Amino acid sequence: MSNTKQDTATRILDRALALINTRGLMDVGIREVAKDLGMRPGNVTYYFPTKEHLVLALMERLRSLNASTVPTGEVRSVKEFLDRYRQMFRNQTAFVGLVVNMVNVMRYPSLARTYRTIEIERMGAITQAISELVAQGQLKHISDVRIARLTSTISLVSRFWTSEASLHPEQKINDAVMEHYMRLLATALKPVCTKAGRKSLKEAFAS
Amino acid sequence: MSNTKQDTATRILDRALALINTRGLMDVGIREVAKDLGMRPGNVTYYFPTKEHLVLALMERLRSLNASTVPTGEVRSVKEFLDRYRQMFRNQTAFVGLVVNMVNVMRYPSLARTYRTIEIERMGAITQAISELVAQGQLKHISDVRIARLTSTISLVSRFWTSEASLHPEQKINDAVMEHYMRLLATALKPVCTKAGRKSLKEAFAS
DNA sequence: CTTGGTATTGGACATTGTCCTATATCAGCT
DNA sequence: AGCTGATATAGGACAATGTCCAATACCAAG
Repeated sequence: MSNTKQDTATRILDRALALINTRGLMDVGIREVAKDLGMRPGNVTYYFPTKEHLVLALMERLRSLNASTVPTGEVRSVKEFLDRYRQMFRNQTAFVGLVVNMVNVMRYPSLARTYRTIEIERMGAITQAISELVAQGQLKHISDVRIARLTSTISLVSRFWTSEASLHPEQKINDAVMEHYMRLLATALKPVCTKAGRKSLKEAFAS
Repeated sequence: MSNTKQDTATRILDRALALINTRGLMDVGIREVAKDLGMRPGNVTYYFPTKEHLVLALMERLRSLNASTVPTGEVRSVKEFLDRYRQMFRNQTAFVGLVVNMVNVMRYPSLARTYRTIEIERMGAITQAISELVAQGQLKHISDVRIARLTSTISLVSRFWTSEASLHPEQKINDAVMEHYMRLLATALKPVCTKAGRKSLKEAFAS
């Protein structure tokens, strides 16, 4: 074989993600991933010494996917803001097996450590975006307390919508479900929108 | 010993809940619970054949706690509505080890089956409460779609606030944190409140 | 004081994550 | 070509876990 280390590691991650997305993080073992790839469990641990390393690598993939697909820089309109979240939502569906289980993923010490800072930045980014939208005349001037609450709501919805959806197993996660939770974000924003903001918000849902 | 079956089963549940609340569902094993009670693991499985049975019993406890502490019947004001949720929030903190991990709890087939119906009732109860508040002149008349979205937001926040809080490990879950998430519920309600509704909402937070 | 059900022990089993040593494979050098 | 060192894979071990089962202890009723 001409498999380089990179190749095999990638194949392991691909297969592991696919299995985790269908069967769930807790029900997918190293042995199952290995078997599916026609290799021995010991070989998987050669590339990823522990399951924690594997999950960490997958989360890094999600982070990198977000970095490459979600625009950064100043947010100029409510539509832009929501479009960024729509892209993040899409990315989350590709890693749904991990994202639904965020609470357990974060129990891995290395992930908790790594994402402690990311977490703070995440909240900070939302708060900043809201400030920018206020400056742009898209949102009304509101108190810091209300900004904090809006931030918290957006954070909670955007992080746990897949978990909530997973509790209604009769409906698979698809674009319609995703749009439903996008609407919840919009609903949270709407009361603090200016007239211009409301117009932009409407455009975010013009199919 | 004069331990009856009921006694020992209760002691097992008490200990298991305490351990799960501090160390998390996935990190607490039958052996640990048994050891803490000075008995053998096999004896725990005598009362609860599988971990699933144990978790099922604990969830039944939570359900029963809610049944005995959260008023039922028609909701007459926004304050009443929020007070019910405040009580549910309190109850959730007593079972936080399970509630933060709802996604995994529901992976147990028997729990998924049992709570499928409870889940539907839960959503239905929120929707009905909103209708009642509209009838009471506490909330504005809003479309079914908006009712559905409000229901979804309330459901999501009230189910996953502990999970969100657990991702900020620097702050332990306490009354202040609980009130923060209560405020998120209130913020979701406020835009659809009538004048009377807003007054009642304010009373819900008068310490 | 026997008896029958309840409670508890002690140990087995399969499965899991992890680890370690031996072997295979292959690229680069002479 | 043949050696060599690093990389890759196999094979099997280990401890811990959930689960199960047979043997024993206990205890209340007859």
